Amino acid sequence: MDAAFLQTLLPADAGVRITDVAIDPAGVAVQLATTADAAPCPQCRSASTAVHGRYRRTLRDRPCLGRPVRLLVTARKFVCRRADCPRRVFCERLPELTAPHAHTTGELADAHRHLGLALGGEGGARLAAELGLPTSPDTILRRVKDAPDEPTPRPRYVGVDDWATRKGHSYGTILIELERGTVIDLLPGRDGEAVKVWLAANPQVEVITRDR
DNA sequence: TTGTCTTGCGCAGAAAGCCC
DNA sequence: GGGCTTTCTGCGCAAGACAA
Repeated sequence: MDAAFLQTLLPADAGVRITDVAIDPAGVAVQLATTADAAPCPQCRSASTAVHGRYRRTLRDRPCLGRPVRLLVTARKFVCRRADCPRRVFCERLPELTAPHAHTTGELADAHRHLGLALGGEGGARLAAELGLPTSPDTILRRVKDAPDEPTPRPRYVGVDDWATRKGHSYGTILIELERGTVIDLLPGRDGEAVKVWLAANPQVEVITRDR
């Protein structure tokens, strides 16, 4: 596969260039090198050009032509020159490519998150394996939980039901927004007192139904 | 009984610090 | 700047709980 062609598939501001591409029994291995002259210290944000050393990162990415893709990144460590910064040495970040400590690219993490939102943990993991981006149900669920919360409009139509944290022992009250079918709150107890307080704080509610 | 989610734990790899 | 060690974090496995 042509490295120059593959370079066009990377975001222009990814901060890396492809140095080699190889196909082996494990899939496609893409060698990457970082390109920035300086990197900001994650602690004090001051830029440093003092390279301390290099290290290798391996990132799993979305498959190419049905083959698993590994990004083998040669990243650098920098020295933070600020005397008042507690961080002495830091690794350069690749925010357009991946998160700190991550083992996968942001693209692959997004794909896993979408599968989790659509199918849940187990189902998402099964389809992910079929699509060539295998992972565990745990990781699918983590991706969904880590996703930023979208702002929700204040509910107008609400369903009220009870639910058990431990059957026969302790119960609570669950509130469902009927327009979107999503859980909006969990309240302690099921005697109606907590619901009364919640409704007082949400005067925009127009319709309440029993059960979900 | 089956399928799914939650929780806890351990391993592997990334990041940081230190020495030369 | 290289190499090693330590610490931190992501990820997967296993067990248990729960709902259908």
